[in-house]
Amino acid sequence: MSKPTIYSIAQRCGVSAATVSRAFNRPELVSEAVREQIMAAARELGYQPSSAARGLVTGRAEMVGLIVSDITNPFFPLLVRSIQRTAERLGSSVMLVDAEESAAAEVRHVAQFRSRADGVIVASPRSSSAALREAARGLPCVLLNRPLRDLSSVICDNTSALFDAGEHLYKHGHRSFALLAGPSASWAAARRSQAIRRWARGRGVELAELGPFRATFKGGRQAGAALLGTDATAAFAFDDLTACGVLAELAARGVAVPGERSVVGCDDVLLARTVTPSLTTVTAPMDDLGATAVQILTRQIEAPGGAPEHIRLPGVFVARDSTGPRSAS
Amino acid sequence: MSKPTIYSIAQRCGVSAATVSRAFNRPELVSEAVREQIMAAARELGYQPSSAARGLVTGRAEMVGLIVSDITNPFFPLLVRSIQRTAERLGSSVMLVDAEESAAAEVRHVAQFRSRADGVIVASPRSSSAALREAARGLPCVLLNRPLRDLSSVICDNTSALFDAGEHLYKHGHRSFALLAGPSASWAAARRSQAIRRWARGRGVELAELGPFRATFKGGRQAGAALLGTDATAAFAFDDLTACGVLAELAARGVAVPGERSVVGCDDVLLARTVTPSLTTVTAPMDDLGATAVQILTRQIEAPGGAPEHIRLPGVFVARDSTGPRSAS
DNA sequence: GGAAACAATGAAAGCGATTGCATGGATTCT
DNA sequence: AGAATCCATGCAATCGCTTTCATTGTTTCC
Repeated sequence: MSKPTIYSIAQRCGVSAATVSRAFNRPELVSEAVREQIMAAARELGYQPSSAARGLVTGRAEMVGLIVSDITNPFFPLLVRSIQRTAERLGSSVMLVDAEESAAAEVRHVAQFRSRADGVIVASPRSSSAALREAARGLPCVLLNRPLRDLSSVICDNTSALFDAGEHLYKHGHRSFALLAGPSASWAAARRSQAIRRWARGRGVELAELGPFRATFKGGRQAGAALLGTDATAAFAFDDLTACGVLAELAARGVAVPGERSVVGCDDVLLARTVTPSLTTVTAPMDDLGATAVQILTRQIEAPGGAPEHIRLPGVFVARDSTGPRSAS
Repeated sequence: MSKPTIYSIAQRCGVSAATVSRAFNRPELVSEAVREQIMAAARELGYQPSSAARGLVTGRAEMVGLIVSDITNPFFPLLVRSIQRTAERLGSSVMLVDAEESAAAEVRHVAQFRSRADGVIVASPRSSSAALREAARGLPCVLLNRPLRDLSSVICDNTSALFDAGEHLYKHGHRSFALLAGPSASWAAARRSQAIRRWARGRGVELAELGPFRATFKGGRQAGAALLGTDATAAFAFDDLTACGVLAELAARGVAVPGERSVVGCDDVLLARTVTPSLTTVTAPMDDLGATAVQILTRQIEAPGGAPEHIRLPGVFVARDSTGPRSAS
């Protein structure tokens, strides 16, 4: 007894394959009696429609590709979950690939998705804009955390939240700051640095720029060491992971946080809450980011050639224990 | 100009579609001149073979399903990466789904994979053995961290590493221990508890059993609070995330680690290294776990009906800063 | 009561690839 | 030189499903 097909079911029920197909896809076109008979037979045989066959004729794979720049970055898990949940609700599955920070892998995978998925979401792309544009030509595509004129995008904008962070520190008496910049290939890093620079200039406070550092725990420790070379009493880390590295480095050197230095992270990943002291940071609206990306992509798939959409979701500042009054130095 | 197919290419090159197909799959059967002409045309047209069409005739989807119990658990990222890497090397893609700790979702997804993937890996399943067995009937399937006689499995065995952990604590003078048990639906949790119990009995030391606690940071904080209700000087947490919760709770209450209490985690996820003090824990061989699972699955796909394989990979104990000499109390 | 409308179903054409079999030309062997 | 091989290629069937169009039997309406 090989794999059940619509034919096995048709035969068993004494109807044609077309009727079986309709029973599943347009049940209102099939008489109730027959429909139920078919359903029963299907259940009994453990029938599952072959997605390959269906995909071949409908031209839809019911699948969205998801490329993340680095699955080990704690930024992604929640995003993945949200994307997956939304996709499932909209009737699609998600194929995940980890580009492991390689721009080449990114564009290669986009190309591969062309024949396996209906569209693709690229989260925190590392590739050049030109490469992305080219790779996605003719394939519904949504970029996450990277705006690009001719491709849809949804980005998390932390500008105003970082202003809030600055003000929070300023109120605590800090006047000398450090900016621990993130990787130069990351749009988010550039954007955040810019926001902080702007705030510092507007506020008229001192800002030491350090980095760029890798967006890893190690990178954070280096950043922490660099921070100690300045007289900044408060530091903006690129993200929470980096911030944790900073915290670890400071702890290792016996520097009290927030007693001697204040540190703020960004993204509010799990880490931010588990570390001690818990991180003052900027919460990214993960659920919204993922859900929005999928919705846009779905729209794009259903009506190809539409104008690209650009969504901007703000992060929100949240004060925790890694920031506090400036020490009397 | 619609999507390129082997026919567009065939026409363009003045050959038959069969030749084009062969040029890709059995290049040695096609004369060099023709082959190169075909490849050039394919590149020019941006041809990507339709995986649906191919899958339909070959019966292979070149795809493995991966179900994780909770993508937000830091245990998974590295595992996912390793699985994906190995799968890609073996010519398959990975379809990830997050069961969000729901047993029902797990079996539902296994069923769905039957028609979309060649096989499925279920990581840390929460479903009952019977449900899993039934859902996977006739579908190549490998279980991760859950043994089951008639399904292949690869598990991480921490028994001996936990013994080492016990000895390490014992040597530091600890005589009274606490076991902070993990979720009861988790096989790993049961297994670890058992190992620790056995060690404690063998050593003749006192062991307070607390829990079960959820495998989350919150669950860990509760565990930490519970721990303070005992006079144990050293605690085994179910995993690193729980251990971090414990650390946080102790820190919040001003209890020094390892000064007053020692804590050991399990799995050695990113968290373990970023937290302060860094966690003494048991390193799971993530890469091996993932790679082995994929290899077994591949074997199973290629030769269905083979005997299930069972692989056991040991974790290794690693001492860091969350454990130390027993305080003079 | 016959035409028109409708509801339920079947027959058959594809979707885009793979692959067994057939074919014809070039090479090799005796 | 003729038979036997071999190589490169084409033909056509097939995978399992969806969907258009045709067909049949039933209602509905004037």
